[in-house]
Amino acid sequence: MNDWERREGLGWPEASSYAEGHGLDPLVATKLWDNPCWFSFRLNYLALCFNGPVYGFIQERHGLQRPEYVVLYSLFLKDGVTAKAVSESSGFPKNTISRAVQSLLALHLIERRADPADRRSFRLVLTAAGRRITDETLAPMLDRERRMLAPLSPAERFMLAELLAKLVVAAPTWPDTVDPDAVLAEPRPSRAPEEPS
Amino acid sequence: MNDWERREGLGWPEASSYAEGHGLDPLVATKLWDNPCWFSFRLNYLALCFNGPVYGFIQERHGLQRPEYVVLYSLFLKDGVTAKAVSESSGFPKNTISRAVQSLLALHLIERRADPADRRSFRLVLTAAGRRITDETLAPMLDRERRMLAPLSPAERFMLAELLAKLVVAAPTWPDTVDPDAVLAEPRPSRAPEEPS
DNA sequence: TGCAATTGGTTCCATATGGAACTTGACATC
DNA sequence: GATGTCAAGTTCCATATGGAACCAATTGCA
Repeated sequence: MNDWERREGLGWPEASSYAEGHGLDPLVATKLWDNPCWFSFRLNYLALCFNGPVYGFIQERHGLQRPEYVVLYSLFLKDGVTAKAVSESSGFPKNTISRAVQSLLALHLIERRADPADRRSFRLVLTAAGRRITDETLAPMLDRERRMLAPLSPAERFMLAELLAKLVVAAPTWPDTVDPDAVLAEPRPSRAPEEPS
Repeated sequence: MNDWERREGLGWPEASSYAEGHGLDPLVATKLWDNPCWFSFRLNYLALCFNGPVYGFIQERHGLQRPEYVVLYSLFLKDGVTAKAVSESSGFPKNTISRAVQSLLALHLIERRADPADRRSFRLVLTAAGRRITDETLAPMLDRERRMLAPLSPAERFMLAELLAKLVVAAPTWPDTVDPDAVLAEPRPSRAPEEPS
């Protein structure tokens, strides 16, 4: 437990010494327990543990790029959606999604229909071949998640799901740029913000 | 609440209809509440909300690439660490880290000392200039995290930190590849796994 | 009705990225 | 003390990526 974590109201009894004897890389341990930005590290690290294996698998099994599969999976969840929506919901820039859409069209994994309401945009839909791929990859992906979440009890998993969802819901209210003039600790330790009902 | 979430033991009372009236993109809402892979989506989405603004800021303020800053920040947390360690703890491939190290050396933001124990590897250390940059960027980064975590109560933040840490600690036990033959639902709904004491 | 501002999607292009091969040093085994 | 295997870092190169400019359709507004 160091300065930063005290300041953030966190802290870990075992400190970094935990690393040894648990197969945990020492620098990972530091980034985990001795890191003022604990949240973003844990987030990125875990995301990576999912993305690497999963997209690697999809790549070698189906020859699809990550943005391509992102489009496919988005349609799997919600057919008839536009490229713009996929871009915004996935964080990939729109030209990358556009390119992915082109590939998928060429591979006949998706089709697109003109949107009668707006002649600029297209509603994207899965073909049978496209759906076959999402169907086939779903089980391995779910399995990966299940393995990753295995150390948590069902109640803990539920709690985690809730907490993360609460953050995603709040995301639209976040500024899309960082405050360059932020200061380290607020002048007075402000009271904990109330939960907005 | 759909098939998948029921199967996973999750589910959300409000369903996707929540999207409207909360400024939440409908496809985001679907990926949030109607997505068998709820975990990886939430993870990636939130990670993005941090990385985009933060690394964008660092890029334009200090002209540093993301891998470069990752090295810098790693040294900020733990001086004298090797390139290999940075690579493994950050998930960037080692050649990318190698390149980042070269840039940083050229910019005199880090130095490296021969490791007496192993003449192949180098211990990387921050220079004063390097430390100045990490010091200057820390506040905006922390501020970003604070804003992102603002919707949670202190107790919830603590809970979230604990849950994510538990997962990171378990990461070394995960297979580094996905199971291509995984099946969708286990034959019988297996009992919830006990918490390993 | 006409003009400016915006938006969905594409194209262009410079470059950041990561796989694979390579170099040099460590280490095990005989 | 030679020899084969492995590990840290670097180099090479093909390509995936994203910013910026662009096109066409839409919307807002006077």
